[in-house]
Amino acid sequence: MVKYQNDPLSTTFQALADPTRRAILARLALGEASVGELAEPYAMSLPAVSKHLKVLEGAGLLARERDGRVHRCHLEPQAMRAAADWIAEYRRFWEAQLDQLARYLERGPAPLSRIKENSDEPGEPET
Amino acid sequence: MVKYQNDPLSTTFQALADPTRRAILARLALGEASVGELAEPYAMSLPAVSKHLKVLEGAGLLARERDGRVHRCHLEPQAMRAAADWIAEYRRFWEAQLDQLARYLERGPAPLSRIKENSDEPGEPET
DNA sequence: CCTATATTTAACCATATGGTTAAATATCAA
DNA sequence: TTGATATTTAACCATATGGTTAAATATAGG
Repeated sequence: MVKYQNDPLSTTFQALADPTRRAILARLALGEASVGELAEPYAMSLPAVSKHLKVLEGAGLLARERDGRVHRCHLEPQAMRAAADWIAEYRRFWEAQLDQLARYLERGPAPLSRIKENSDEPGEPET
Repeated sequence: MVKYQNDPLSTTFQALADPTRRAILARLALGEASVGELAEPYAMSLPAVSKHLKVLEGAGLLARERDGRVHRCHLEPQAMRAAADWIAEYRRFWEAQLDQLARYLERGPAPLSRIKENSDEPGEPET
């Protein structure tokens, strides 16, 4: 019954599944920042942000160098690439389905239902 | 204090943050399948899989058509694209950092430490 | 109508998550 | 040393998550 969420990809996606954390990553894409700087835009407490940072760090998305008492955080690209790669692996499949959808919207419902030639279905706008 | 995890992107990443669910998506990339067929490879109970499917459905990654008593599930590409797009948006940033890393590994630690010319660091294999 | 099959719902449980406040730790600077 | 600043740790809380088993629902087919 015990949950054991250990594989790196799960951990990475989990880390990305929070808007605050994604915003932090977005901020970090502009350049490194201290914990305080990262926390500043948010209503939540510093410890809350600290936890978010630990999650990102645990997922390998972020690393830090301590410079005296200030921790400078920066993006760590590898984990993000792993996530991107997973999605990319299935890209052709869902891409194909998007194409089908596009064709559907373009030509109207399914060739097969076309057999009955004069269907009373409402016409699609010809975008 | 109430958690309210509502934005679609968070929901999608959350859905991807589980190996069983990712495996289900992978299976579905090969073609549509019934709930029973999807559940078959796993040790867990049918209700557990049913819940996973509901999560994927809620994230917009999967849709189903009921065909009598059997629910045929298929990939729903749009949400996946949204996730891919989010990652892609930052691609150039972490790509840049990967380049830095690559250069680092290729040329040995930092130009600045190069000043001392004959370092005793072990040489990198010349891949 | 009866029964088997496909799937979901309900109730429950343990652990994880995301937040809080208060206290601890470490460093800077006077 | 003393105090301010940067950050984490600890303890706590409510809700979410991922699983279970047992029961409910819906359809298929003799």
